[in-house]
Amino acid sequence: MAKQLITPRAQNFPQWYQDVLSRAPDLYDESPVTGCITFGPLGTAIWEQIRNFLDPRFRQMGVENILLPTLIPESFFAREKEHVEGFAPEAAVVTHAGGAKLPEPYYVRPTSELLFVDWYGRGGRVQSYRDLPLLVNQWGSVVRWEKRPRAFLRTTEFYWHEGHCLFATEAQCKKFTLEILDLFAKLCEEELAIPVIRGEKPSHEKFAGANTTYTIESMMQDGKALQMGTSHMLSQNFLIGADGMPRVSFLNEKEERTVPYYDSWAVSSRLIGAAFMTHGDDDGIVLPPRIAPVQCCILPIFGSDTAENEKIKTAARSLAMAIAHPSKTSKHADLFRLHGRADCFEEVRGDITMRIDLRETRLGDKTFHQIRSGTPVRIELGAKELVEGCCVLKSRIRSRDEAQKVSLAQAPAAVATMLREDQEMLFARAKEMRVKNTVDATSYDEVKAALEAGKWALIPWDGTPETVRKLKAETSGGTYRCFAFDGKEDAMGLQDPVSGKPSAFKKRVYVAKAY
RNA sequence: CGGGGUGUAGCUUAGUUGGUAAAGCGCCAGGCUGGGGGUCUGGAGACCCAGGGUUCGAGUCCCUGCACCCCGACCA
Repeated sequence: MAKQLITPRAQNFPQWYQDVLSRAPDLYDESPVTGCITFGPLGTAIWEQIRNFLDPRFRQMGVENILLPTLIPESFFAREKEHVEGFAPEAAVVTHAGGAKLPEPYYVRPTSELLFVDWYGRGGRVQSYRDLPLLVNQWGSVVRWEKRPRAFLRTTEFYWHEGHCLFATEAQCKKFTLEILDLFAKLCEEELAIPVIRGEKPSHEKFAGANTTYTIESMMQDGKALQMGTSHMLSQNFLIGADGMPRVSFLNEKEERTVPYYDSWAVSSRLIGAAFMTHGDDDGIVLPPRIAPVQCCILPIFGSDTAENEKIKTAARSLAMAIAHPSKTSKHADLFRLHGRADCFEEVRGDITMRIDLRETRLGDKTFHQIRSGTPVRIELGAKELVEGCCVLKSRIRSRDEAQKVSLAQAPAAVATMLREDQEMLFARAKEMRVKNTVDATSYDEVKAALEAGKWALIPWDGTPETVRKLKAETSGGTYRCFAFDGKEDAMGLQDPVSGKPSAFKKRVYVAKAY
């Protein structure tokens, strides 16, 4: 039967990626705009999960949200040479509005440093050291006219947040910049179950305009590296104009006029694609339990006896409520019905978000629907279970032989346990993948072999741009990812295997092909 | 932006030497069913990516666009 098949990962990874995304119900659609996708209900819900994790934590760190315009006057770019070189080629520009040509074009924001700096300077917001730190963030989207879009991973318009903060001292700025990177790493590792390397970008890979870029990097299932998020030390860049005059300054405790230190940091909707590339299998996407918008779906099994079916429905509903609200302390939300074609789905949001698939189709249909959706746990509940007062639990990531039959009373605890264990299993599996596929290479042949085989290599580097170009050219796209924070400082005196010259750094650098 | 490829129903595709379209899945109605995409019957659904050309006649041949995919260069 010409079922909608998925190309196996081993056969063609990019095609597999396309396939699993398009087979996931309600995840996304192509859009009428080049390089842009529409986030469907599922894709949007995943992004909201990410946002729901980060936003309250930003707040706890003292960061407040603001909203700046989508458009930036062209002249703002003109005065930041390095910045404009970085972004002008990929900027979308608005030249007409209100039925006439604009006197000055506007850029659709590719990032908002220039608007944040403008805002800092307004209303006497920053006059004294007492006004600092100034911690703000914006949730929104940006547009970058990238040459090669991939759904979620790199789209022309993408969703993100951008935090932009000012500090009185460089030390405070650096501390905060790193704290944010830790939060990003926590999001990736604990919520998305994606292990990351925390580190510092080599200078040629850093954000144009940053003094230092800190990064978290992870390995996808094909061995390619993906930059998961960045936190930049901008220092005093952007804050001092081309004329040497500060755009923002304050009086410190010693009554000296001082320019603050600036950082910016972001993660984007790319993380959604990263989760698919990290955890997906040949059956479809796999959502880590803690980020899954629906963690468990009950699949009632109906027969031809209408009265019996009603009993099963009733049991499914009370089971969903019991699992969603395992304790009295959880907020007692009620079941609600989804609209349209999803009319046969009911959902309840509590400690665990539950869904019930009440469609009168076969179990196989319902099962595949949830497999393709990446839902972590399924519960089968039919006439047999009703008699025994039990249900059957199945995990998205375990073989079907590992189905667990549990009593209805034990189900809430069993589901919670399964979700927790699966979350850990996904993380462990991804971490093992990275560890297995990272090599300490001492010869150039080893480096080339590693990159050819889709692995990462950890090597001493002479720090020259020639070597960067050489590696890239001779390994079909090897790039310098980062110096890991926890990397051993054993590189001094060692030889760069690519150039044969001595290492310029204490630490070795990760090289890998990358998205 | 370079190199390669593909555009036919919601999806996957067939369409011979040019004669205005076919199937599977999905969808709708119903029957038998029901524990990992079951089955039977009946139905709805496509101006064959767009615009030019050649021709009595173009899904099919030619040109030009556009979109998407793959491989590069650029990037969260």
